[in-house]
Amino acid sequence: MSTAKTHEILLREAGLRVTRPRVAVLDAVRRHPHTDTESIIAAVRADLGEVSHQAVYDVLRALTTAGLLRRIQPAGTQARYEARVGDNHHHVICRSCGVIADVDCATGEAPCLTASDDHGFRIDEAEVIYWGLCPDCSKAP
Amino acid sequence: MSTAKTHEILLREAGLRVTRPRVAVLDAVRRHPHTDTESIIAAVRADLGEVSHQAVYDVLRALTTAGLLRRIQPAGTQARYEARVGDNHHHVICRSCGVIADVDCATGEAPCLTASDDHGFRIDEAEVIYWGLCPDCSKAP
DNA sequence: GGCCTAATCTTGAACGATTCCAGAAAATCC
DNA sequence: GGATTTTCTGGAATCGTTCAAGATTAGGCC
Repeated sequence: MSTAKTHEILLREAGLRVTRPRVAVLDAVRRHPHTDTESIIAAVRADLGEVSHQAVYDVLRALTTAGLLRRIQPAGTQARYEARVGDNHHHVICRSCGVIADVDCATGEAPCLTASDDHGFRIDEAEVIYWGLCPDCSKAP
Repeated sequence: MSTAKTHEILLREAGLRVTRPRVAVLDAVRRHPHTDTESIIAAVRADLGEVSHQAVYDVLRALTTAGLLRRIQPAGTQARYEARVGDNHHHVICRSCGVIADVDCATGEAPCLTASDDHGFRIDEAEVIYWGLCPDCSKAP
């Protein structure tokens, strides 16, 4: 089955209409994890020709709301998206060059959801970001 | 000793010049943890009269760089600042109203710095954000 | 106390990611 | 195939933050 078909099925299962921009965005994010909106727009345009930036913003929001994409936005950076959802993994980010890598959750199964003192909050997600230097940047400062 | 004196000493120890805007910003953040820049500007102006927003932005950056303040910027929100630094505590944030509460680090002393697989990164900070609903908002949705 | 120099503040404009709006186009249901 | 509702286009607007140039001030020294 072609990946386009796979994406179409994913969209339908999420109750979303299937449009060319949506398939293209889904494809772009799956092929380039942790990319920012601008790069996604470029990838979609390379695929389909002219597409408005607004369409891409709308699609990204729709797919994120539907749970097909996850939006991550580390402090001081623009929004980035990834297609790996539902496993509550975390991220390491290089302070110097900004690369992002995935990190599996350290605490086993349904993990980090317990704070030492939750202040009465009903917590539904624990987001962990490890900050540091990637191998390349820590070699050449 | 007056708190103004305390702030002056903190600034000097950090190698920073003591100016009225700086003392006022430090005071505002210590009295209102997790406040955004706009509120800090308002607090400083209530204290000193007219102060340019640019001065506050500069001061916040200087104090953050010097380690007197910590900047936090949860996904999709503007920057916020707190004066509790150096203990690597974390935050719970309400998805509905945006309140932020402090959470001590769950893992004891020098804690969360170990990722399950660090991909060769030299990690210096682990930032944890618990997302959920605060007591008030989970009562009245 | 007064002077010098670098750091800091004022003023006003610029920037960039994101959102808002109104109308045109197209996907799904019947 | 047509109606209906969602989605996309095009363009302008918003808002937190930053840039730039000149005026002011803090801190060290005589």
